[in-house]
Amino acid sequence: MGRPRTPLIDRDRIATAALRLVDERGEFSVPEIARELGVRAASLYHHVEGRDAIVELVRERVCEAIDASMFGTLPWDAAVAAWARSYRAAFAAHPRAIPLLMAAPVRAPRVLGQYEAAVGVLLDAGFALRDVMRVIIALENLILGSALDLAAPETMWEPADATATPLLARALAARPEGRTDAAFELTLAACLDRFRALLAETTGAGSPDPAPPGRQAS
Amino acid sequence: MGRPRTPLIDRDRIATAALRLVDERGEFSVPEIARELGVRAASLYHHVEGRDAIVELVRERVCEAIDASMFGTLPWDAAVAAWARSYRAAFAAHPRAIPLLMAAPVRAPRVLGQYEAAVGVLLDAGFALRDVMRVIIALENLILGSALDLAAPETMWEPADATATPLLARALAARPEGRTDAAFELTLAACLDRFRALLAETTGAGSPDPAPPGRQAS
DNA sequence: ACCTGAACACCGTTCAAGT
DNA sequence: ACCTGAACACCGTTCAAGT
Repeated sequence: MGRPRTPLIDRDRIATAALRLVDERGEFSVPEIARELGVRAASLYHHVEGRDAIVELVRERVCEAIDASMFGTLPWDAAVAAWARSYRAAFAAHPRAIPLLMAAPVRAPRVLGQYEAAVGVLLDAGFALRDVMRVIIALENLILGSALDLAAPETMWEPADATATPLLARALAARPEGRTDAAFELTLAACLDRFRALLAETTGAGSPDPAPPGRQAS
Repeated sequence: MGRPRTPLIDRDRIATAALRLVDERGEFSVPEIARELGVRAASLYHHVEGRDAIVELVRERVCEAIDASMFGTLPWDAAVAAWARSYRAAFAAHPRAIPLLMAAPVRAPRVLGQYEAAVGVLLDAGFALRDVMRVIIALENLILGSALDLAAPETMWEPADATATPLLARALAARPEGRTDAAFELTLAACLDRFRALLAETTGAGSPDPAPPGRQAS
């Protein structure tokens, strides 16, 4: 066949096909994507560096929906809360992507940029450098766990014999339908309280480090 | 070769080999396990039902270290806290197994049995059936997230170009070495406070459901 | 009952050959 | 530059053949 006059595929179409496969089946393979695009598997390697790069394209697609514009405009705690809600909504829209994305380290530049902004806001607010990742990771745990809980609970437990675990079976059956926002908000509020206390300790009680807080500290 | 006088392999040895591979490489394949055991891949299918069953063997191995004996002896909150600590320690010992196990639904009977005991304790304490899984899932998020954080942080972010995200790079570098126990304990305490408040609402304010709390409620 | 080799339908990836 | 077919080293799984 040789080179077509206009390229048959591009990174955008690859990302779209991969995300659709993940949404529908929970996973993707390179040949499956190729099939969806009417092309051979080998063709994809002219546009992406390999399977892992496609995972990062999926991550970028899912995370595109996260609004990070509040960093720098809202106070740190309101910004972090708004970011967490938007983050959660983005993942809740693609619950089957969560295990896929959690198993691979974040490399997508645009997503790393969001974490960069979050780190900046927390440093500016006065958090100690050593506490920043802990705060972010705590939020991430809440967000991803809650997104999984919200949209794909049945993927977490699968008793082959429900009679062996009757209480678990009843508890699973009794879970409210989709309304877990209240629980998320409660936990988020608890986390923010904890973060505020951590910040008060850092900025209030003098630290052994004489450098002032903020992102200019060396 | 035909049947050996005494079986060359068994489920126990398969589980051991699989867990060692996961600990060392982060994943396993059926042929790799077979190679470790000096046997052909096809032989494994005489002992396990397939790859997914091996994942469940790994889950059982990791979770064997979880102490669930406090259910039924300690008050619910102390029991849940002790369970969470033991659970976290078990996963922290095999951090690379966490993504593998989170991607597959829990089917291992012994592990399901632990959840069954936890559900029973919470119901006996007076929690509403509809709240029980939320409590357990919240704990699980805390436990697994914290275990990942404790033992495998470098697998979560991997900036190709650290200069593009200088603040993130500094925050990652500034994380304390292994001492995340204090953060875990703080979050666990916050969760327990929230659970106690939930319980007070349930048992204090009369519910529309006339049935008494506890596991006998239909 | 349990191990084996051969086979099947799949992977991810590379590469020379075509335009 | 971009698609292709062929090839490579791998998967997970099945199964008849052996003891």
